[in-house]
Amino acid sequence: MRRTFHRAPEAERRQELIAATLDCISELGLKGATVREITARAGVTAGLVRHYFETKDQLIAAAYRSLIASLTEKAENLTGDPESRLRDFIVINLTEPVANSRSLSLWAAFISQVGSDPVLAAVHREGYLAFRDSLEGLIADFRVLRGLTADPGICRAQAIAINGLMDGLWLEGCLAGDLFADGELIRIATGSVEALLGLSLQGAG
Amino acid sequence: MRRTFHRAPEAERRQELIAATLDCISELGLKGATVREITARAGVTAGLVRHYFETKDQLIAAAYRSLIASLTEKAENLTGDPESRLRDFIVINLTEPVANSRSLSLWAAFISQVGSDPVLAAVHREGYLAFRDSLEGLIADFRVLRGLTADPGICRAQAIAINGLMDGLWLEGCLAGDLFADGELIRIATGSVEALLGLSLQGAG
DNA sequence: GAGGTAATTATTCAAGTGTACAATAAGCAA
DNA sequence: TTGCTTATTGTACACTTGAATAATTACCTC
Repeated sequence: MRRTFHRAPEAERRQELIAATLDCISELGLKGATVREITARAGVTAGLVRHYFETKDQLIAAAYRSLIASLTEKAENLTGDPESRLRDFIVINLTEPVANSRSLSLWAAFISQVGSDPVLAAVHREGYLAFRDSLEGLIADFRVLRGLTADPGICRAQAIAINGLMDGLWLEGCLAGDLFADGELIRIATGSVEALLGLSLQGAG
Repeated sequence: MRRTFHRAPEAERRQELIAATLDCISELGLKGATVREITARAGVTAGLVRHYFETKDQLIAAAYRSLIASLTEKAENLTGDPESRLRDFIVINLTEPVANSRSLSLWAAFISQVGSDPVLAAVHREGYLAFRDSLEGLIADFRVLRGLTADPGICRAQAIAINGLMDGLWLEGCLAGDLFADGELIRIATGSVEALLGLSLQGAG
């Protein structure tokens, strides 16, 4: 007797498959994300993948797009004045759900393939540049607020430095969050961004 | 007729297998590092892996140890006064062979497994803490040289921030080195480290 | 040179891989 | 209810995987 099943709406089932894929990758790595393991976690059988994705690689690429969106959407939709946006930017990127070991595992798994997989490389660069551009705009706005020039060369250099700092602290936090006291990373990040900008962030720490 | 072969010294053949493993991982990812592909690149047949390593996983772990050593040994054997050591630290970590897309692919492939593989996790944390401790010592030395206190709390916070900054800039350089002009990352890093330390690095660009 | 040791090859095996495809049943429309 | 569409299942296939093992040959010692 064949097992009973539920017919799900297309968008919903696609999303379930993508979520199961990310679960597999974070727990078992890319090589553990087999069609059988993915579909088992999604509660369906292996054949169904081909109904929603032309190939397994396309499912993987869709999962990467989904991950990038979840890691960047909060930081790209900030509201308020430039100063509070900058403070929120720091906090969001160094606290859950952006900063945890699962995010790092996923991010690293895909990054390791970006150099050799053109499809993933395209997905990556698109998301990366958008992220850095939004940070550069944020810095320019903040400088203007404090009466400084928004000189493109300066903004670019500061965006590169602060982007690097935030990436690195995010890494440290994900890899060994237990080595830091509560709020320590955010305090260090805030002080460092102030030092790099040469400006103080009122209301911080 | 059986193919001719060369009997290599144990250390040499082990090293060849490890090198071939890293090549596979950097070009094809962890899932592309199969026993057959690795041994083909090393110029031997698949069965030989079992003669040098009890299991494939042990070969992978050995490759990870080798990678960490190649990424950190130069920065941990600096000589000279604290200031030139700090400048060398910046340059070494942002130029070849530490900073290139191959290093990043390899590093990311292993990092993605650190969360789920206890053996790799141990290898990782050992290397990471040694690296950060040496940076913290370097910062303390430099502060003393400039007549400042070597207060542990301050040194720790500055080490975390500078470690994060360097990690992040290394990442950016590896991922998209073509987006930066010659020496741009080093200039940004030097200026940022000065800002974070509140001290200037004489003789720096 | 001769003989022994063990590094290396070649072959085999069971388990797991992505994909193709026919069979089936869930849900909708009438 | 009846019939239709198609989402989903179950099975099969060709191929790859890591590992085990027997057969061979390179190299060292004497």
